[in-house]
Amino acid sequence: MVATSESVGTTTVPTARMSADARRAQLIEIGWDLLQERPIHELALDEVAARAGISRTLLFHYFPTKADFYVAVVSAASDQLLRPPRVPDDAAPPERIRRLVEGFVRLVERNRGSYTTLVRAAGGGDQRVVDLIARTRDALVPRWLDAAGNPDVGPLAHLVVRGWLVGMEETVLSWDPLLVPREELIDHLVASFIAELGLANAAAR
Amino acid sequence: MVATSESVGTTTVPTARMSADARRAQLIEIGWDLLQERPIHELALDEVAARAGISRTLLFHYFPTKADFYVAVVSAASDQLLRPPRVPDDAAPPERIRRLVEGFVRLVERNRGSYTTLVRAAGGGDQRVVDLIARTRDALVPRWLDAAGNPDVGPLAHLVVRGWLVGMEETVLSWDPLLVPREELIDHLVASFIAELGLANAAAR
DNA sequence: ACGTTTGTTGACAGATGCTCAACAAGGCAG
DNA sequence: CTGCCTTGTTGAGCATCTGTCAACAAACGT
Repeated sequence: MVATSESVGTTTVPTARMSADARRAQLIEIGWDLLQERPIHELALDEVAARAGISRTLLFHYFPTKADFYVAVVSAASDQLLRPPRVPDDAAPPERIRRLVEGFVRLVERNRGSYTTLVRAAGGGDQRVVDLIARTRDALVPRWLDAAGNPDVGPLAHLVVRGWLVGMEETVLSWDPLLVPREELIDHLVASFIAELGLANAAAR
Repeated sequence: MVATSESVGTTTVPTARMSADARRAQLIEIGWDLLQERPIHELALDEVAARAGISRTLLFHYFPTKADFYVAVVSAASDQLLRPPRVPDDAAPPERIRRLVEGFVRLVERNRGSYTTLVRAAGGGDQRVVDLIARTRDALVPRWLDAAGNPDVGPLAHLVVRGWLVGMEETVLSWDPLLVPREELIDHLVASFIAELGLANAAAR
């Protein structure tokens, strides 16, 4: 059976010869779409191949192993989603923190599904994915410290900010706008971060 | 080949007829041991059966599906590990909070491996496991609020405490005792919780 | 001693990750 | 235009693992 143009699932795919880069990109996008519906261990590569209109063999040609494919997909999504927030201008520290908080809340509001998919991936999947998320979080810490007008401040502050970021993530992800007004949430997060950092610095004497 | 007494791996297993309960308990314990070495999708039920000295079929007799087995294992571990901390006595709120924090730090110190296994399970695995961990966390919130002398206080406080708990978990798990003294960590966590709760209550007017 | 319950197993079916050797489409030299 | 050569692409097959089925055998009651 000669491969013809076929519309499978969401994506309409002319099954013709494609450049390697285009194929990779297409497969990664399909993978990302499917990963938002179900976790990786419930996703058969058969289905990815079918949606792309290619054979499973070709998928293995681009990604030697299922784990490799998984890492590539999560990595691409992470690049796009956790793109470092541009620390805005040179306003006063409280305002800069507020901007960061607002940025994150907006991010979650717009991509709640994608974001939860990503953090879910952080837990269960490949070790490389765990490391990826861990590195991303580590990279975030100095950015927030900087926005607070606090260049490096010792190990406790690092530790504490890291924990606070994870806590904020959890808070925003389980936030129900019907129960807590958006503004109230943001106000609290800003005040919380400043208080937390104040405590950490006081403890460091 | 008649099943005889055989010592496989860690557990010495007389492969004889066992009571259903004993078998279940044995299999769950073996599963937990193995889960601490590698994530669920890298664990073949063959190996569990082999360690128990039984056939894979028998395992399926007790747990209809691999996911069921997984849930049973994680659930048992969770019961044992996340056993609700006994809120000690009727000391003043700050002291009670301190006790809770110390309890958690001690828990992580003694079972770091097990605990990370558990939270890793919270992310990647079965939906039932995710729900289990979520419920456990939810159940923790009122306990901490209570210890702080704050009976219910509205949605924001709940949300904030939930996020704070997750943040604390992250903080303690990535804590390096060589960089931050134990006492300093605990002092900060106690002060942080109190400050956080104060902010949330102030916001609720 | 016989039968019923139930712990236990080997053999098989279906799905899925992964390999291998070969085909075919496009570009480039002669 | 012809023929080669790179490379995107595939079908068939292998190994592993989950889950099923029918039957065996050890305890226990009658």
